[in-house]
Amino acid sequence: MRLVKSARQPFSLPAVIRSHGWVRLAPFASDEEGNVLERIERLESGRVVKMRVSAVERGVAIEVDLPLDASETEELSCKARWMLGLDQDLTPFYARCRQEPKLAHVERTAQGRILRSPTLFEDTVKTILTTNTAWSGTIRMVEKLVGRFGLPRTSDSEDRAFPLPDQLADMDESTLRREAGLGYRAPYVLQLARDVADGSLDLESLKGTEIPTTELRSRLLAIKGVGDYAAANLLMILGRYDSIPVDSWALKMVSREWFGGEPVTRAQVEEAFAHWGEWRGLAYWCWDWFSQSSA
DNA sequence: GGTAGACCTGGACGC
DNA sequence: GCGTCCAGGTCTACC
Repeated sequence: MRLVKSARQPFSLPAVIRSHGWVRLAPFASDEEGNVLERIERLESGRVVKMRVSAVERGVAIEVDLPLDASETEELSCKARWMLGLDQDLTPFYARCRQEPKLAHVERTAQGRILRSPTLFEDTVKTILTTNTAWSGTIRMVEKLVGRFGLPRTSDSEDRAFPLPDQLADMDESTLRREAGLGYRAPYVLQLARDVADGSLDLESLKGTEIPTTELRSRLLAIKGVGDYAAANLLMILGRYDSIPVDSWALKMVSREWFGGEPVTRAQVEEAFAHWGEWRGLAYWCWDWFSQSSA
């Protein structure tokens, strides 16, 4: 089965796929060139499908390995629109980028969209698993989490979807520590899964909310395991770009760019992009750290 | 509000 | 092969 979806222009599927490392986290996958996105997805009907997204003129084509009924088709379309940000309008950001040599490439290459998981639950779990570990550790933890607890596509398939909150909520902490290698993060993921599963935390409602960013940030920070960096990362995913996910890499890049390699603080990273206002997180995200031209 | 130490794992390094 | 050290954010206790 094949669906075709249009995207607000400018749009580049490879730019979304390469927007950050999410594509390397199961159940996402891509081809070597980063031009095609694959994902194992569990639908509300209970069926698990393999989707393959490729670029077509002014949008994307989504191929699914099974025929879908009308509601499944609608569900998959909605998920694809969210994951790829097909409706996102970055016109004001692009207008500002034209004035900044270090961001001159952004509009031409249609950068700015960030690959997202279909649910904020999945993105929150993955964000927690990026903290206090090397990227290779994040990949390993997510692989184990999906490989051990995800729903298989078929009974004899190794392809698995991301575990649902209620699946993880039924686990015990020591199983998550041991079998998924989550270490001290296991109680955070478990509590998150249980709160989402029992309805006390409605993460999905945050996707379209119009509450102020400061309030949204407070709600994210109330999740155990989510600190300043993780909250800023999730705000970016939610399309709120007025904070910067400051990690060790950000400190290093800003130090090199403006402080001659001297150690910098989190506040100095924020300050370096303060004039970008509501776009500061995206300006940081898309910044060309490696060209010689001065900002 | 700021700071120190603990948390857990894998990789790098020295022996 | 083994032991030690370090990097990576967040939480908690304490000042």
